[in-house]
Amino acid sequence: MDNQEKQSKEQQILAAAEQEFLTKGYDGARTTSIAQAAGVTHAMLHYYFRTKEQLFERIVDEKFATMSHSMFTILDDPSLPIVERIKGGIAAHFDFIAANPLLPRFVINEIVSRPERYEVLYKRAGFVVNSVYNGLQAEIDRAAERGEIERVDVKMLFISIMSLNIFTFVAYPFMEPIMGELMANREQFLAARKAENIETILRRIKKQ
Amino acid sequence: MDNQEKQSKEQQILAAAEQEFLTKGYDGARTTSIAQAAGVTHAMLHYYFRTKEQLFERIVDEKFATMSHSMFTILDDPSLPIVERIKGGIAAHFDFIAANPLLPRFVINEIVSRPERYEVLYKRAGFVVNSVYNGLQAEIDRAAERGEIERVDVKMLFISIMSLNIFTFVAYPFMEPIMGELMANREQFLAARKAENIETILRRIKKQ
DNA sequence: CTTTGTTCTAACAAAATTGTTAAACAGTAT
DNA sequence: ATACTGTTTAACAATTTTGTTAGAACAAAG
Repeated sequence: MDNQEKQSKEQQILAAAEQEFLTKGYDGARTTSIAQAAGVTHAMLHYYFRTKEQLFERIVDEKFATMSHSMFTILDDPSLPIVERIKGGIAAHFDFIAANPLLPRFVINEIVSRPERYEVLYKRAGFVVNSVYNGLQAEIDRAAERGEIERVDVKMLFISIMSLNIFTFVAYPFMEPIMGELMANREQFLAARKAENIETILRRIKKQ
Repeated sequence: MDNQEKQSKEQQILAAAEQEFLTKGYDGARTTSIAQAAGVTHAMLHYYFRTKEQLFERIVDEKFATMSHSMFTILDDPSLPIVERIKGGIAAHFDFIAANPLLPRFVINEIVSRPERYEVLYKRAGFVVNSVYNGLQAEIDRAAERGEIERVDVKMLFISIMSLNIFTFVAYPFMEPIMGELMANREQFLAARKAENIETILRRIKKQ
């Protein structure tokens, strides 16, 4: 058996499936279309992954892990002073989403259309997030007492950061055609948008 | 012919279709399921709307109009001073999305999955948005020259406002389970979130 | 060269989903 | 009453999509 070839077929199918599922969602994806894009017969797809459902789960598992990882990039380097840390965290998160622009919409759509499925996953995530945020809240509170920044709710701050960073990519296809020159050059716009998001959040925590 | 009854059947189907399409999207929606939810046979659905496609278009047309309308609520009352106007605009937009929480995700998903379809619609929207924003940009520039606010790009500001307001609802099902007590009471959270969004934007334009 | 296990193909099967039609039905006007 | 109109039902048809299977082709090992 040629291990290279076998690997490659499976990988080809997975790559095609990822593209199809991320853009069209589970319902819109077609196993025949995935097989075609991967350059194999649709019987092969079933041979390797048995069902559409199982193939989908392979993608979902990876994407949920990636999404969850992306949220922790907001925490960034704990050794830096708080303002620098937040600044770096926003930038890191922005870059992460820029590298995975289809991810948030996919994850959100999944959770909306089949919430039951992810309940277990979520119970755990809740605990982790809570403990991590408690630590950061304490750090922010100390900085606020020293008068370095405004006292803010760290969860609210995180929602704002995620809103600003994620929405840029989720709504990109929606806004690009109506925003004219501002979004004409994607690279340029994303750089400007990243700076704008950082500025917006830093002003939010700035002591006045 | 009983006009009341006829109206009501059509309305029942439309209402059920709206619910189904907004939550599941075109691909996930089933005509039989819509018919069942509306309390009619699926043949009736075809009698009134011929095809799934045509029924969907009825919903899409209305929803796109609503979405476009929602974006103009950000402009709010032109007679107010600029800061008050922006404040009111954010609040109005937030309330609008709160009343139509499924709208943005639906519209964005549609545009991502079938961009060709909305190209024409968009050419026009681009012009309108551009001229409206130019007017507001001039007003902001004047206020900045008077030293009332910071000079900002109005399109960037709009993207930030939409990000903060819309993401709250798009990602609600995603964040609710991991945010603990903060989001335990929906009403309370939304009120806090609205205030937070306004505060964030006002600080962004505040002269320092 | 035969055996063995895996990969692959082509044809088929099953199910789900959308769409159609003929006929029954109800109300209204002639 | 009769003919006419739009509405409704039930059964059916067509298509799409997913999933299965028998066996061919192939590579590796004895």
